[in-house]
Amino acid sequence: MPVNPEPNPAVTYAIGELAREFDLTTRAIRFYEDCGLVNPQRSGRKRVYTARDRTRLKLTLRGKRLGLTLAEVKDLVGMYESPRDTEAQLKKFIVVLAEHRAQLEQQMTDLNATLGEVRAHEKEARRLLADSPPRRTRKAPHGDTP
Amino acid sequence: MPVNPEPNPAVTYAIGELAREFDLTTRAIRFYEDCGLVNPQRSGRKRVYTARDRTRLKLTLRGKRLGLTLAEVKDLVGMYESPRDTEAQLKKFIVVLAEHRAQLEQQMTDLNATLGEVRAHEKEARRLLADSPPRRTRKAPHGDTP
DNA sequence: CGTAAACTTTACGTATACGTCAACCAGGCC
DNA sequence: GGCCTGGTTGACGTATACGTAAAGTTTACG
Repeated sequence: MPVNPEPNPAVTYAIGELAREFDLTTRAIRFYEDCGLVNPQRSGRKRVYTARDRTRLKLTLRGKRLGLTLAEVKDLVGMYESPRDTEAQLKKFIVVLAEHRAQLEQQMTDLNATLGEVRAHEKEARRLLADSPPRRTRKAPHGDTP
Repeated sequence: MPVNPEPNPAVTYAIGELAREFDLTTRAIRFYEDCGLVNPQRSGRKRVYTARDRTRLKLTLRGKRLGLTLAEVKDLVGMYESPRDTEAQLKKFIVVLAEHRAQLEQQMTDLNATLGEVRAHEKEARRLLADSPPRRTRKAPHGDTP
C-alpha cells in the first residue's frame, strides 16, 4: 500500500498551467501570492509552483466556494501548518477548530434547508409540467411515454 | 391543526426591531432595500416591514452564510415568487433550480470534506493533548475520569 | 415646551477580490 | 533578425457590501 500520497517534490508548475487547471487568471494567482496563500519559488524572474502550492490553491478555492474570505483561508491554512508543539498552542488550536466546526455546522444546516426547499420546488414544478399541458398529440388512451 | 403558519398579515416591524432581531445595522437593511431584497411600505417617511419582508431578510442572511451575493439572493427569491403560469416559465424555472441545486451539492461536497478534516484534526489534537502532558497528579493507576 | 430616541436622506469612505491595460523581458522557431 | 508565446512588474479601475458622518424630522415622555 502506498505509504503516503506525498506528492513528488520534483513536480513543479508554471503559473499558466495552474491557471488553466483551476480556471483562474494568472492575475488571480499572483493576487493570492500577495495574500500569502501561495509561495512560489523563482527561476530567474519566473514563478515556480510546487505541489504544496497547488494544494494550497485547491484549499483556497474550496474555501471560496464555502464563502470564506482569502484572509480566513489564510488563517486556517496557517493554523494547519503552524508548529503546535506546546500545550498552549495545542489548546488554542483546538479552540479555533471548534469555532470553525461550529461555523461549518451552521452552514450544513443552511445547506440542508436550502436543498430541501429546492428539491420540493423541483418536484412541484415537474408535477405541474406533467399535469398541465393537455397533450396535443393524438388522444393517448393512457400511459404513453415512448 | 394550524392551517398554515401564514404569518399574521397585521404584524409589522420597524427597521430598528429587525436590526436588533437579526443583528444587522439599519444601514444594512436599507442597503438591502436598494438591492430590492425587501420592500417596506411607508407610514409617512418611516419604513414599515411586513412578515414577508422579515422572511426575505432571513433568506437573505441564509444566502449570505452560504456565500451568495445579494444579487444572487435576489434572483433566487425573485424566481420563487415569480408567476410560472406558462409552460416556458415553468421549464426555465426547472432549469434554474437544477443549476442552483448543482451548486448546493458542490458545496455539500466541499463542506463534508472540510468537516471531515476538521474533525480528524480535532481528534488528533485531543489525543496529543491527552498523551503529552505527563500527569503531574498522583499517578492515576488507569481509568480515572471522575 | 423641551429633549432624547428613533428615524430619515445624502454622500463620501473603505475593504475585498480581482480586471485591465501598459510596457517590458526571455526563449523558441523559421 | 523578426515574431510569437508566455511571463514579469506596476498601476489604475471596478463591483460588492456595507460603514460612517452630517444634518434634518418625527414621536414619545415628562
